[in-house]
This record gives sequence, structure tokens and C-alpha cells, in this order.
Amino acid sequence: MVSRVESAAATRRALLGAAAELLDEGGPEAVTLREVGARAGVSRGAPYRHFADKENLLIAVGAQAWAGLGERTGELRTDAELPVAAKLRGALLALIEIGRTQPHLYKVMFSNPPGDPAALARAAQHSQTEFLAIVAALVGEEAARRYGALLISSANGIAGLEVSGQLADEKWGGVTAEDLVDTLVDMVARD
Amino acid sequence: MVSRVESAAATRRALLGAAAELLDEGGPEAVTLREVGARAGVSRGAPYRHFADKENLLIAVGAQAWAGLGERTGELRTDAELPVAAKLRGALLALIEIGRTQPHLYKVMFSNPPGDPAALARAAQHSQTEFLAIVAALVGEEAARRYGALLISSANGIAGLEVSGQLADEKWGGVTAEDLVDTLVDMVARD
DNA sequence: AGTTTCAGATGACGTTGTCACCTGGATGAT
DNA sequence: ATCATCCAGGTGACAACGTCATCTGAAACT
Repeated sequence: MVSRVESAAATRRALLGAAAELLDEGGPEAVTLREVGARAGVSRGAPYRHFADKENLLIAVGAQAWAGLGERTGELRTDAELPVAAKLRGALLALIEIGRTQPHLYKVMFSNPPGDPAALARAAQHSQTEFLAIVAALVGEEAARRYGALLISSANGIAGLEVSGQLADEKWGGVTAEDLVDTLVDMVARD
Repeated sequence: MVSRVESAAATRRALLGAAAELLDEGGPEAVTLREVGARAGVSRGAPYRHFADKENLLIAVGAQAWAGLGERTGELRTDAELPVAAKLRGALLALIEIGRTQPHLYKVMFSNPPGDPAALARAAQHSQTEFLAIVAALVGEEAARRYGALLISSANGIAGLEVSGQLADEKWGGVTAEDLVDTLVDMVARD
């Protein structure tokens, strides 16, 4: 019934889930391999059968999040009912939503771990390609090449400011992340 | 010759410098209180006379960086020789430059430590007020309120993408941080 | 001169990441 | 069916780390 590879894969999933949970609750510091093992119902050394070390475990969590975001962005792109500008808005807000609801996960997604600095950039590949396709559908291939990086950067920055709580400052006059995204979409769509 | 408060202040500076150095070399993980003490010529427990814990030591390093950036931004703002658009460009690039040359420090500047999540937002206050003044000089008070947060966010995002090495991807067509800043300044100045 | 204050040193403790080694059951070959 | 192999998992151990309690000595104050 439960072959060896199946149970191993299940453990791996449980470890990933436990790590994601702990990351959410208390940040990377709270992700101890002992507690990850405990929550997955295995011992403290077991994670090493599935991940090289703690760093790679967190990378896997981040990669999983990027995969999910890529899927969501792809759904937006292929949604026939949605105006293109709304797709762009939705894609930007999807990223920001992660920053808002899961700040620790968000930071992991944009971290560059010492052992493999480009690991998460690779995991982000698919998601960002989908995003670029949406931008291209709105402003054309040419302009997309100019604005794509800027849009991703800006969305990243908006989320980053919100994650670090700096958007709430009255200095900005009570502006919300949604406002900034709308301004951004307008600026680009106007071209 | 050396009063007690003087030598204490000197030790504090030495600790801060050592911490900044270690942060630069190997990220927050590499900043061990033992090594900080050693490089400052004191023992492993001495830092606790000047900082409540490791978290507060890193906060102090980040706050110092924000203060430096605030000073640079203020110099730009009051430079009579410089066109306003160039001031804005310079201010944005100053932030990005930190991300490029000192990625670990950059991340600390935008982190929100569990113990005092708003600590670095407070430290950023002065720098961002100076920045906002430059934006206001370019597009007026009214528009500055609309674009200020967006510009900071975007600069932050550009730096963030570069820090995580994601800007180098050929997907973006070899765009540089400077290109993105120029596009941004043009978009805003056009209004 | 005596008292207080405080930077710094040191010993100790619990926690953590990690490794070496061991175990037992599933898998595959004969 | 028997046996050797593989490998997920468990356990003991170790070094490094953050942190605290305690001690020391010299400067500062009365």
C-alpha cells in the first residue's frame, strides 16, 4: 500500500509543510530542524534525509511559494473574461498579498542564500515569465521589455515597504498598496 | 586623558564598526557577539554593556546607515548647482548603491526585527523626509504625496531585485538599475 | 578616604545545526 | 524463498552561539 518512495515523499511534504508553518509563525529563526521534525512526526535528524541543510529546506519552502504564485499568475493570464489591465493589477496584487499576509515567507522568496545565491531567482523564473507575458499583452513586446523589470521592481518595493511597516507612516498620507498599484498600472497603460 | 565615558563611547563605536564589518563580510549569521567583541578588542560579554542583545546591535548598525543616507540625501537637496531631476536621480541611486555594494546592510535597513518591528522605520524617517522634499521640489506638494511612496517603493524594489541577483537575468534584456531609475524619473517628471 | 558606579571579564547553561553511527524494514537479485 | 542491498529514520555527540549571573577593578563622586 505505502511503498517506500511514497512514504518518503509524504515525509518530505510533511517536513516542507511544518517548515512553512514555523516560518509563518516566527520567521526563519523559529524554523529549527528539531521542531520541524517534531511537527512532521519524525526525529531531529530525519530532515537531513530530504534536505542538505536548513538553508536548503528554506529554499524549498520559498521555491514552493514561487511555484504557487506562478500558477496563480498563469491563471490570470489565460483568463478570457478579464481585461488585460485587470490581469496586470491582479498579478501585482498577488505578490503584494503574500508580503502582506506572510511577510516571513515573502522575505525568503527574495533572499539569496549564501550557499546558492541564485536558487530562488531560478525558482522565480516561471512566475516572472508569466508576468512578463501579461505586461506584453498590455503594452506590446517592445514596451514590455522596458517596463517589465520596472513593474516587478515596483511591486516588490511596495510589498517590501509594507512588510517593513513603512507604508503605514502618515508621511505618505495614508496611501495604500492598492493605490500605488493603480497609479503604476495607469502610468504604464497610458503609454 | 581618557575619561570613562570617552572610552566607553569609543568601545561602542568599535563594536558598531566591527559588527558592520562582519555584516558586510558574511551577513547577519556571521555577526557573532564573540567575534564582534574580539574585533573590538574586548571580551564576548562586553557588547551587552552597550546593546541589549544581538538584535539591537544590528538595529544600531542599520540606523547608522539610514543616518548616513539621510545626510547624503540632504546634501543633494541643498545643492544649488544641481537640477532637481538630477537630485531625484541621485537620491534614488544612492539607495540602490547601498544595495549593490552592501547587500547585507541593505537588508538590515529594511528588516523589521521581532523585538521592535518599527525601529528601523523610525531610523529611516529623516532620510525619507529629505527625499520627499526633493520630490516635492520637482512635482509640487500635491503630486509628491501621490508619487513619493511609489518612488521610494520602486527604488527599494529595484535595489531588492539587484540584491537578489534577479535583475541580471537575460529575460529583462540586460536592463540596468540606472535605466530603471531613468525611466522612473522621466515618468514622474513628465507630469 | 571611603563609597558608589559601571565597563569589562569569566564561568556556566540551554539551544541549535550538523555529523557519525546504528537500526529495521522494504526492494531487488538469485 | 533466501539473501544481500538500500535507505529512511533514530540516537548520541560536539562545537558554536546567545545570554545570564557573578566577579573585578578602576574611575567618579561625596
